[in-house]
Amino acid sequence: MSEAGHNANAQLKSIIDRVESVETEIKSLQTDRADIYTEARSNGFDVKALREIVRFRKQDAQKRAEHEAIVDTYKNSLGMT
Amino acid sequence: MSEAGHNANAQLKSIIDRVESVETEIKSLQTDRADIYTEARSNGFDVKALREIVRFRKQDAQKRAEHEAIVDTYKNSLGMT
Amino acid sequence: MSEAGHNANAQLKSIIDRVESVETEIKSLQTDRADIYTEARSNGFDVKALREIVRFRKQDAQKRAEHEAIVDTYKNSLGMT
Amino acid sequence: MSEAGHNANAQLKSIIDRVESVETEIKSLQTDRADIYTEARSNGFDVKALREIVRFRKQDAQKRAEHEAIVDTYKNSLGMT
DNA sequence: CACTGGAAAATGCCGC
DNA sequence: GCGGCATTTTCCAGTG
Repeated sequence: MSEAGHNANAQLKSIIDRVESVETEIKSLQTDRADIYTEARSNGFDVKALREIVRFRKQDAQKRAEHEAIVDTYKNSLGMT
Repeated sequence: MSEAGHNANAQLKSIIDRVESVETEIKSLQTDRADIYTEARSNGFDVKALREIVRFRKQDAQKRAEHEAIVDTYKNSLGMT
Repeated sequence: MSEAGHNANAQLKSIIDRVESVETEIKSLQTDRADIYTEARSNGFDVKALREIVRFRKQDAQKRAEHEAIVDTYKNSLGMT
Repeated sequence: MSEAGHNANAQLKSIIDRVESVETEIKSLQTDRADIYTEARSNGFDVKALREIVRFRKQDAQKRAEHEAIVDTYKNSLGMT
């Protein structure tokens, strides 16, 4: 194989390795998060509600208000008071 | 192969066929739903809000109230007023 | 309410109705699938293994599709369109 | 507020903090991955194809694990434990 | 009844 | 910018 071919090959291998390494770390952290929730449940917390809180806090306040406004409009249209 | 073996084999094939047939129908309906949302978007509706309405209506009122109560409790604990 | 408002209102109701109708059908089919598995179990089949077979077959089909996709990707990369 | 209430409150804060901390790390790693792909693209690689390779390798690993699982299932079905 | 694992929903991203 | 697709998250049923 040519030099160029070899280099591309080595580069490719490096890219895949780095991505897979990062993804391994991500998966590990996802497991950590799951563990936190599991521990919380065993301490009497409602995990579904906890997830909702985290989601809520993550949303930008402005966007959130706009979204709520639209949802309310739809609810009113449908008579869901 | 024995009669019993043959029958089990035929039964197995039948089960898999039926399941896959049902799953094909499910997938088709899921596509239909996606199409409805796409059409709604092109008519100026906010799809994310529509999804939330559908989710909301699906939840049992009792469960929904209990869930909201817990979320509110947590929000208060965290000073999220 | 204005004509436009009324129309939007009717459209909204229609969208929600159609989505909910489709979701009812989906749920019904999901129940059908569960019934097939239950019946299979009562005939001595291992449901977990059956599910795995269905999943494998789906993966194989998907893999074939993905193979086609990657071949196309490479063709495009090489200007072989 | 009661001691118990205070403790629950502190626990709640702790849970949310830990989850948000972990999610921050996850997001950072996801950005790292995106950067790797961006760099790869600037080196002439086809990012879509790279993603497919990573996905294939993940599927292969999973398939191997699933194969083991189904073999175990069959062994158990046959009393070969 | 908690926990894993698998199905479905939702979000986000990348192309055109 | 949006439409399609991939990833991620959420939910739920089965299992021990």
